[in-house]
Amino acid sequence: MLMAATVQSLPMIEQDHPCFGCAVRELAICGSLESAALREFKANGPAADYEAGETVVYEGDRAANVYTLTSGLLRLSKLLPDGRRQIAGFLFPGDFLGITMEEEHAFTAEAVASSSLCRFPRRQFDDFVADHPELERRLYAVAAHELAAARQQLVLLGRKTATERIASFLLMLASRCHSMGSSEEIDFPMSRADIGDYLGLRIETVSREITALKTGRLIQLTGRHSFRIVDRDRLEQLAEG
Amino acid sequence: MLMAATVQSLPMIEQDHPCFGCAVRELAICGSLESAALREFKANGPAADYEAGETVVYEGDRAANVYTLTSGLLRLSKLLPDGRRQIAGFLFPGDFLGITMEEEHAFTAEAVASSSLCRFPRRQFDDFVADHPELERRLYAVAAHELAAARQQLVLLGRKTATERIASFLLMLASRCHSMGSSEEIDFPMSRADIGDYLGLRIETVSREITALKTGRLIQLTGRHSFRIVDRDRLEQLAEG
DNA sequence: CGACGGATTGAAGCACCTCAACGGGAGTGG
DNA sequence: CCACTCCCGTTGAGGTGCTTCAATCCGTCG
Repeated sequence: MLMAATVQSLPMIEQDHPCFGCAVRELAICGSLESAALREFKANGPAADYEAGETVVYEGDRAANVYTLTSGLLRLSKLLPDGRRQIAGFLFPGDFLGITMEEEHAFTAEAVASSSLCRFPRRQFDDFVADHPELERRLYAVAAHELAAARQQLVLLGRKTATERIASFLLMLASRCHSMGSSEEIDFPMSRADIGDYLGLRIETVSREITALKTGRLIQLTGRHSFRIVDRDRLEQLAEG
Repeated sequence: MLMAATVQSLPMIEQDHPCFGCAVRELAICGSLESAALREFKANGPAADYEAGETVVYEGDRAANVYTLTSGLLRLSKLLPDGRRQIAGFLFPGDFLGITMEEEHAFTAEAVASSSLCRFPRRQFDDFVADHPELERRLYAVAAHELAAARQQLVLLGRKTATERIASFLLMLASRCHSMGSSEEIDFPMSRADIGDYLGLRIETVSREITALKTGRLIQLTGRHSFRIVDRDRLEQLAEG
């Protein structure tokens, strides 16, 4: 019954629809479009694939395209002149890349793992959005959500300790990569360097803090890029300071 | 001629219009509405005044209203359980308060200096926006801009040194409080504590760094809450690392 | 005048960084 | 199959930039 309700809330599409079978349709902005409009939309957005490490857009590039991530993981980052790097966020499947009214991308987007995207020419995308208020609405909701997330990250970077940052990060992973479930195994493809650049820490500190959480039996490491939450309560307590 | 062009780009309003003489109309989202729509809009948004230190909205409050700041200065902040505070941003005249699709405000908004706002019931505001695509567009632009600013602040908090943070902050003040002009005096009403909580530093560090910039002849302190940029080039160099 | 709050200055401590060595899994080549 | 290398992650020891604690200064207000 619950599942039926979920499905019911989505516009139905046909088996021959180009978006039929898309795993992230309901998550992505596409989810706000009904079948015919979605078909027209998708006609402008062919797939584009990137291997881990490849760059999707460079900071400073003209923002000629916008994207929807269908699978994989991207990082949004910025480099200071001397090489210091800050990752402003990760994009998960269903996330939208290209929230801006500026001419240029403000951040570099790179594939952390091999990723697939739907790529839309910005011009056509804008025109299409102008004709579809429901899409405009959805875009605003996405922007508002991203803004809240970025501001939450400001609290982490400005005021939390290394331990609190790592705990917050692991909980974020748990909520984004998974459908809850307390003791499930959580995979994350990003390196310790990526984690450090996201949390404003050095890789050595990331490593030490993760080890400490493992030693304290808050988490269990099931691999270098996967873990299990053992004591969610204590982890949440830690994360909030 | 230049002025005429600027005025021309704005929808004209009449002398008896409730928004006639509003100093921030062109800056605020209101700037996207033509006279009649703006009149209808303003009918739902009476003025509300707050003294320095008063709270406009509390984190966790139901988001029953949205606001446009017409004068003064607000801070958006969040408190950790043990009292640590992070300021996510400042709102200047013309800025919009209430970018969210959530039911509750994620941040507390307080007046740094005595401030005036136009207050709109959220429900009516949403309805009005739904009827005015140009306003929806403008809201999206505002959200995208705020998102870019927040992400830029992530770089500052995650990777910049205390000196670089202060330099960046002073330049931000210069660009937001003023119409450029190199050696103008810049006033800022926020306390050292506010600055520290915005930059992820303690007030002692803020004080020391400001003193250092003064000693190094990069800036000149003209009062406890005002300064002048002496060497903008070096200040910008510092700010970028 | 004294008291108060915000800002500055000084001295000592510590959380995280830096530098350096080591470990372990994946790929390669014999 | 083992030997080798490379890359990434872990661990250790020492350094440092910012914090913490504390005293002083200064403008405002009663």
